[in-house]
Amino acid sequence: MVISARVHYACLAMLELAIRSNDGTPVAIREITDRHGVPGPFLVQILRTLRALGWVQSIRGSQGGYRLSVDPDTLTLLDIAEAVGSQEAGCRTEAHSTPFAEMLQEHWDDAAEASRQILSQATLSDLVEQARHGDATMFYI
Amino acid sequence: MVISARVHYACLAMLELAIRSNDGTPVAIREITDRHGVPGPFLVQILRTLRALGWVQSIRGSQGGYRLSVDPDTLTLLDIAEAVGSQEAGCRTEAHSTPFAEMLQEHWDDAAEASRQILSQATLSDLVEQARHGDATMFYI
DNA sequence: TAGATACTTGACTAAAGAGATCATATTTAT
DNA sequence: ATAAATATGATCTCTTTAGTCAAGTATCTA
Repeated sequence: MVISARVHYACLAMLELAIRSNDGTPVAIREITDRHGVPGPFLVQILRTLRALGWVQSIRGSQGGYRLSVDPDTLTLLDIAEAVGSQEAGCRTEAHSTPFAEMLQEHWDDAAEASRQILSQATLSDLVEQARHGDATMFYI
Repeated sequence: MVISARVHYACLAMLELAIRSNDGTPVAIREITDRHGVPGPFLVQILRTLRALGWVQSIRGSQGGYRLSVDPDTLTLLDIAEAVGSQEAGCRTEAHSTPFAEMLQEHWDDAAEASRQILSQATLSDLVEQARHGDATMFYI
């Protein structure tokens, strides 16, 4: 599980939308880029992906912006990372498939799974809650 | 923890050397590339790194090759991965350091740590043992 | 209805890293 | 001597990632 800037930005955007999903007004891209320093055009790309997934909704025109269109309880960091991240191509290699290689592969898979397990435990709601309480530590020991 | 071909090859080589550390004759690069399909010149590069770490010893000249020069009980997959892998640069990003960002970063770190934890439990000896018994499953549940 | 605001789309570029190769030099057993 | 190996440093190509740009479309507000 490699966390690229893309994934990081996507999560920031989703968090920003989640924490402001109560007030009815949509959040403009500009607000997100201003607050988090994410390059604007890049964020546009990412939001496009998120919209295709049905996780955000866009409102065009003046006073437009984006709105969360998914239950923040049901979405985890893992979901976001896997959706906008790279295709997990599995390192391109020329090697044969020997017993050694397969044995190693199992360990690589186990390690990756452990990461996924951690990320699958943090929902958007959890993070919003965590942020609201300004409590950055003491979380999922 | 991203497992590149480089890391995979390094582990294959170390395993090969470990499993043959009993017979006194060194193992030639050629033998490893033949058995595992690892590109020769690339493996040379990797073995250079491993030698610099003091984990393997090289014997030049005819009948030369490589020999393990470390206790296979003390070396884990994590050690190898961190030694020959990329510099864990942490995704290059333009973003500010906001509370959100820091919160996320903790989760990324937790996920990475979980991977490392898994890989730190498999020593070279364990893998050699596993390979000798042809037992690819049932390992560190 | 004009203008400002904001999203839409698709193509594009630059830089970094990964994977792999090569030529040449050096060492050593036989 | 010669064949068999490793040593070294440079280089190369391809893919991915990060980020950009321009032209277009929709919508609110005055």
